[in-house]
Amino acid sequence: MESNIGWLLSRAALSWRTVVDQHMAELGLTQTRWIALLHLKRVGEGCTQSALAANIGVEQSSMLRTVNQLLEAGLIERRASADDGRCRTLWLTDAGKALLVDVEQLAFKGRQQLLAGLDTQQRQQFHDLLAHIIINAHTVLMPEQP
Amino acid sequence: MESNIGWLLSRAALSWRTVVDQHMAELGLTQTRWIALLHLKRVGEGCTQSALAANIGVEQSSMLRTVNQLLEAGLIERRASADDGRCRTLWLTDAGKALLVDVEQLAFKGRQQLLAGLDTQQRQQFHDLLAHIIINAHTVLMPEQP
DNA sequence: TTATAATGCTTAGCAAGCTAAGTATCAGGA
DNA sequence: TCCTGATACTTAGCTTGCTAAGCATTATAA
Repeated sequence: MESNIGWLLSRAALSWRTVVDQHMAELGLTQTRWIALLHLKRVGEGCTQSALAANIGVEQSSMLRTVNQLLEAGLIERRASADDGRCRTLWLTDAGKALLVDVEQLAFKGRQQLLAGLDTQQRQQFHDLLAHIIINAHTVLMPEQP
Repeated sequence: MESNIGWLLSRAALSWRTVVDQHMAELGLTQTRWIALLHLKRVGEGCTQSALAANIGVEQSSMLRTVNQLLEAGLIERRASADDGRCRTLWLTDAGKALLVDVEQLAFKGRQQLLAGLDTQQRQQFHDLLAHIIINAHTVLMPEQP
């Protein structure tokens, strides 16, 4: 009964996002937004919007919308780059840094709920299977390219 | 490194849909639309919109949009129900039935590409893991309910 | 040096999920 | 019988992914 794996995959992703969003709602965040915050911290403050987009794996135009939302919420700042007139660099505000502590805690909690009942080996398998699918898709969509 | 499983899940689902949509584009369909067609055939022609929505697992309002698109494309028909004045029943047109043959073939092709390199056991594991996540999410979102 | 290409950001609009609220119809109990 | 609640459909608007097209700036090549 593998004919509906694609549909299950869609529903699982949507379910996951819904659970996480429910937790993060108390912080005024959605999955997309807290993931952007977390990656900004990981990539390093002062990075450009395009670098952040590439790191997360979304298009610049998608990133821009999220960045604007975080700006509006006062969680990050955008400054012109001294080196390159095209770039705008991104920085966490104090509020953004403070919120990240709660974000990581809630993200952990949600993850534990969603992976409940799966042992370490199964979680690793799941991770590897997802990565495999993504690579396969990339191969189909971008033939003969790095 | 399980901290980004949620993100991998989102990306895998999106990648899957992108590949499938690329194949179905030549038929003028998206994943959402061909899945609706397929389920209409499975559930049985003459079913109501809400029955179809429930079977696929989306909200009625989401279903309605898809149904309207399929109506406009001439692939299905909508008729008033004789039994219940609230209901509208759905039927495949000849064009819709004919298209389903190609749909199933392309869906199979895409699935094989996306699951390439995974043996039967791994596919079964993947299926079960996805189902497990969905059940966990359901438990979190709907506590104490069937 | 100047024309062309590439890069970074932005804007606009589509897709498909959702919730919330509104209308029409049906079913059940006082 | 009639009122109330449930059900089916619809409408409107949010989210966040995408592509396409535009502008400004930088890099490259002739």
